[in-house]
Amino acid sequence: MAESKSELLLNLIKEYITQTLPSVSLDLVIFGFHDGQLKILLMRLLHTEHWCLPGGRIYQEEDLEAAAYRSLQERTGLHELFLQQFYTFGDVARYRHYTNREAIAKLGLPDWFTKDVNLISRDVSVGYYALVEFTRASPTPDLFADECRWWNIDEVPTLLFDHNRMIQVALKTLRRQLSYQPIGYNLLPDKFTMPQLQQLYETILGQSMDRRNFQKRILSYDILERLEKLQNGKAHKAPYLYRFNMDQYQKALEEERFLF
Amino acid sequence: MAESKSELLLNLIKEYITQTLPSVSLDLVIFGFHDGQLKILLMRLLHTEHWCLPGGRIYQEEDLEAAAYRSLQERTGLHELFLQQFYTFGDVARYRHYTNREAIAKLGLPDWFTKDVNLISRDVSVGYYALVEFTRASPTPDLFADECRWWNIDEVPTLLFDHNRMIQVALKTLRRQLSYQPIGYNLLPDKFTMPQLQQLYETILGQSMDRRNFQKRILSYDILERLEKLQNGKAHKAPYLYRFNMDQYQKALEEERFLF
DNA sequence: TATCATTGTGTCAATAATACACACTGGCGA
DNA sequence: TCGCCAGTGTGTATTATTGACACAATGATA
Repeated sequence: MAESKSELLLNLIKEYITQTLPSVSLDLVIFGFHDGQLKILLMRLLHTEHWCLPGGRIYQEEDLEAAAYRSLQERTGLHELFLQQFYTFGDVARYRHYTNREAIAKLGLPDWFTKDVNLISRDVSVGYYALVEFTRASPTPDLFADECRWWNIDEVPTLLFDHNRMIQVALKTLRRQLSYQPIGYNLLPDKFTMPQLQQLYETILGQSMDRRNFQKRILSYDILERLEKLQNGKAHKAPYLYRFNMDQYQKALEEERFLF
Repeated sequence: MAESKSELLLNLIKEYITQTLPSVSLDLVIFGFHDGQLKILLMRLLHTEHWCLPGGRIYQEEDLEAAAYRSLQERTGLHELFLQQFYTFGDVARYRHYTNREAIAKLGLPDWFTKDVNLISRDVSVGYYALVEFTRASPTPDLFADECRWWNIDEVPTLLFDHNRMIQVALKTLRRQLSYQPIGYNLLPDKFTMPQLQQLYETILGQSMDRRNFQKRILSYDILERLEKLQNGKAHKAPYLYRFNMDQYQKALEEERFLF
């Protein structure tokens, strides 16, 4: 019994060698927040007018998460950010259905490349989303892109591949995450006002909330420290500034007991 | 400017070709429920005493999710099951730290295999968990395993690779999922009693609940149909049987408004 | 026919979520 | 300089949700 199994095994191994497994890469949905708008970092593919999400490869000796952090830093110049894996996309059709092959052709690559090397061959992509303080990021295109810039989330054009769907899934995950974890650090400046924080929540969740109830709720979680009043020269009462108490914030992150 | 970028690009491509990307596979955490115990399907590696999670490969022309369903069916004989991707594991060290290389050596493979072919080389693994009706499943080992059977979740031994951690993450995800989606179909027989359903919830969540409140809550979601009373010959009042109303159940799954 | 294990069911208290209004500040323009 | 306006700060009453809790009914068994 064991012998015939071993033979089968060897055959399987041969098949395994000749027919390689799909390889894996990653894509980034980088969220920023500015002017009451949720924004996403997109890249314009070299020599084309086609936009897509920034991606990344994983080196042979590199942890998956490290590769995501590295790619994120390469695109934004920032590190120590909130980064979260949200889904792994592995439909064969995610290229066939979504790709614009003419766009790829326009990349100006030698013919043998697109045909043989299969830069765009089937692979599986791990999706990460990141929260980034808009004003601190410096969007930087990679070698496959001409341009890298922020887009308002409701103005995102049709993207290459399955990247529009990726954004949808990332946003859904972000919204759910918001219901059991605090979010805001990395999306806001160090010091911020309560209305700013509320606007962030409203923007992410896509609904407005009562000012008083929002404040009561957030303060009850004990993750904020109230600072001096902001002197902003605006024609109204000066709001208080707050900042996150990182000890409490971290604790809340780990406990996952933050209900919204 | 564009020229130098193209040169850089070509160099990158050469590097890309020579240094292949990590490949991807999948692992399954298959949950079953029996006798008030949550169980997991494990395999014993060929010619060893080492246990691990069932895994699977993804064919070049196969969707990731289809590969997971196929692998699940190969292990349990069942299809149309609840299957959910939960996390993708990509630490380089997940083999180095966790593997028992002697165990691999005992597989009885030719020397060149373990050295050159790198069956156990670094790869990224997509984790799926499944919910399976214990009594309907027929655990079946694959070619790499001698044995495949259920283990109580609190008796799972130290597994190969990072598979213990995978189980932890799967369980955590399952518990969270329970809080915004109904679960039970696929883990229970078609008809079941309220105490059975409650026991399932208590087992998964690891805490006991008040009988009356549990019933009130579950019934309020309108996903159950009450049937005739069970005639079981037990020395007590006969409980009602229930079954899931699949229309409502599906609706609840999609709405994700099931709060526990 | 008494006992025991198990089931079915309702009410009340506590807690959490929601709705809601008025007073204060500070710049600006009449 | 005075009223106005936009934007802020704060508390309470109402409603909905959650959690605690006890006793009667069933049906086999001794």
